[in-house]
Amino acid sequence: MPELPEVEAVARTLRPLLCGRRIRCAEVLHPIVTRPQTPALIRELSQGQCIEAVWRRGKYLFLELKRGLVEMHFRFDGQLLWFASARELRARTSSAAGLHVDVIFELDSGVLGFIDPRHLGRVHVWESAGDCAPLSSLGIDALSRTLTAEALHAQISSSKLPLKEFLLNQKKIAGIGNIYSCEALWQARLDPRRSGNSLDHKESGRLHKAIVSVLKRALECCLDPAPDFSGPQWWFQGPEEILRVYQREGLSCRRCGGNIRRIVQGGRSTYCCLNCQK
DNA sequence: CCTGCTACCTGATGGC
DNA sequence: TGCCATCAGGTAGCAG
Repeated sequence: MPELPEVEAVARTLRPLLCGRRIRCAEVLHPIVTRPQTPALIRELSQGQCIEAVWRRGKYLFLELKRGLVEMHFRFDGQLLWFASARELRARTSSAAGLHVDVIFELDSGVLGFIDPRHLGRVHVWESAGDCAPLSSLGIDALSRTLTAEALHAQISSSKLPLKEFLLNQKKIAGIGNIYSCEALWQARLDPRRSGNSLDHKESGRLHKAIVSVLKRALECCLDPAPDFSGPQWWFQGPEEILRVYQREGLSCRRCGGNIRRIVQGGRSTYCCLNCQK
């Protein structure tokens, strides 16, 4: 379920653990998460290689190898776990311990496990960043300095999409998911149903400010406490406290006291206060 | 090219 | 208690 702030926190925390390490062995236990790539391809492109950098674009996490890269996407339930050794991993993932690991990267020191009981998350390998199709289709990263108020206005004012669907579209702006799109629209006091091209400069400026502040605040929460990759329960503790509308259907708006509603847009739940979001 | 719909998966939850 | 329908913080692939 991670959006940009969660993945960014993972990238920053993982970086010192992984950079400079060599992938001694890559093992795919559930090939469904690497589809359509085969376990053999994963091994071939990653085994024996040094991890030179760890970075994020949108909600994707990348391990940059000496040659090529590993791409991970967590979708709803994917997570990473860190084990001190292969022995610890086996103990924790035995049928009794019950941890469900899909892909294992055994390093020269430590073991990284990709887990996803629902198998919607993905792990892929590429010979170069240019081969990674999802990466090249992403829009401007939501926390990139190049996403200025002007850049957002140019994009949004040329889109007929409802604001909520615009924000969820990774080809427009990358990294925002259902939670933080609801939060940003609430903070900007904008009705999620309005179309992008109906915003004037003042309104898109408010939305820009709201996006940046919501994501930065969430990132701070995600970094303190930082993920420790020790168990499947670490990922969503912090940010829940900062939510202003998400999942508050029927409760009163923290700004105007109006009734928070849940509406459906593009098949997803949108939470909003139609009294003060205009 | 864009847009809208569906498939992909499994586990948790709530109504009856 | 059991059963079934619904829902979940996302994206790719397809048809039109």
